[in-house]
Amino acid sequence: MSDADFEAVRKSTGTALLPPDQAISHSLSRAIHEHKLSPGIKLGEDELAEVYGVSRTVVRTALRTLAHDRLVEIKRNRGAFVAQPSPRDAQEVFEARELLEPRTAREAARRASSADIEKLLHHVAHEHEASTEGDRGLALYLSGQLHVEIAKIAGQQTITGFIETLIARSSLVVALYWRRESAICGHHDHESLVRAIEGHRPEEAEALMKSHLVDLHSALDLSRPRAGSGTLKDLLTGV
Amino acid sequence: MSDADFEAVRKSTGTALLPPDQAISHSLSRAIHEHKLSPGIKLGEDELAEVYGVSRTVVRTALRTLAHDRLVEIKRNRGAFVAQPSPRDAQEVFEARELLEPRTAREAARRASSADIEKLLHHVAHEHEASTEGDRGLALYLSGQLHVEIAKIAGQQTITGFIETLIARSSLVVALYWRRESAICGHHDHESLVRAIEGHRPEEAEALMKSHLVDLHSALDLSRPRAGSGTLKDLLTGV
DNA sequence: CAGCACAAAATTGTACACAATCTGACCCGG
DNA sequence: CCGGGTCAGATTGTGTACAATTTTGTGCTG
Repeated sequence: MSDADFEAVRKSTGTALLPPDQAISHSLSRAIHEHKLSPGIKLGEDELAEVYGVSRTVVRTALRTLAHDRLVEIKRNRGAFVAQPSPRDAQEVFEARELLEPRTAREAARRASSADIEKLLHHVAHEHEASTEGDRGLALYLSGQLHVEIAKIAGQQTITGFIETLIARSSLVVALYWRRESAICGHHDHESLVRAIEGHRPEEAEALMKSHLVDLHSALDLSRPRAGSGTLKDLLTGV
Repeated sequence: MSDADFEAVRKSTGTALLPPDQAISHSLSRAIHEHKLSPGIKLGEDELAEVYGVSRTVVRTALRTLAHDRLVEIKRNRGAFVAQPSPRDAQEVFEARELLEPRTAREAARRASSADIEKLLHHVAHEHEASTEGDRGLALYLSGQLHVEIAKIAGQQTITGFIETLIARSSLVVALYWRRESAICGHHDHESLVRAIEGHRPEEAEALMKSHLVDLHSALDLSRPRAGSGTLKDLLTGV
């Protein structure tokens, strides 16, 4: 009966089948992952409402969702801003990843099905492709998502959820504290890691993940707190 | 000028000085901790709006917050319900706790200041008092909060956040899968744990935390999935 | 010209109203 | 007697209007 109308609604909504507020939070989240939105940028409600063609109500719930994941910071009566993790936050995020992810990689290597492996290989290929084509944003996004995929394979949904938020925050950390411009994220690391999972070698996967994270961590420069707390500094330091 | 009105509003809101939606989510969260709200109960928006004396708008944001912490489940166009973790969820929650908390306890034992220890001792005393007075709800709440306090002392805010959500979910797990009615949570365990922290014995604190969690975990009966998915079963099983 | 006070604009917070959707009961035909 | 369909009631989803707060701009005063 109402299937036709339903279809029409789905098309008009745009992204289809998922609630509008989730569509928006995903869109913003991805934009942050891709470094299209820099830390500190203000996310005005009216502005976003117009962009996405919905009312402020929906935008607000999306912003609250992102705030809960620490991707944006909501200051009462002042608005929502893309979060600026402090050096300490950055440190903690990577410490937490170093605690959770190696174990996850090990478990993934134990449990990975052929379908899982297929997906990982495809993912790495896609990532490599994006990188060589110069789509830095997409490459960054996929680089993070690989870690999420591995966590999913390990089968612990709860911990996977934690890792997802850590990876999201990591993209902010990278935006603020990354030292060298080139060599975004060792493709070689990812490749050998996936290969260890493919070969069902848990110990190796765990070790590779650990060293991979330590490498990333050591590539950060946490000495200079580019994220003060106000907007002044950002403008003065030139972003 | 409007200070008088402001004060009136603050008093009517009850908890004062924190945003109304947070006050509500905290209130609901605590009610869940204290097992005053059982898993599966429907949290109607109009109902809550009237109870707290605010509009549905505010209630909705509070419910979204709780949903993000997996304390309530929001079913689209159907409403918000206190979550019913599946046996698998329960398993995962405790596995995650066994991974995170022992390490946290060790770090807490290393870093605890005298003020921290003071607070822990006071906390344990309060917990014991509530327990002997028969205030099961308060005892449950404090029992969980002790774990949070220990995590805070360890100084890793990010991981503390994870633990907070895990503890909240644990209270739901306990409500659904707890086997024996008596012996809520070994006070002896908590006491010796705090003493190990007080004496700055990291290894012992870690071991005690680990065994404490294993004990709790083993006191669950995950065989019978009391949490189907619908409201039917609940009514039939009587709750 | 600097500093402060006040006022206007812009933005967020909350309440309310309407639209969309789900639930349950009732009715009717098989 | 049972199953399907339709309609009414209730509940959630979204848009909009208004209130509160912050910010910015202006003008006065020392």
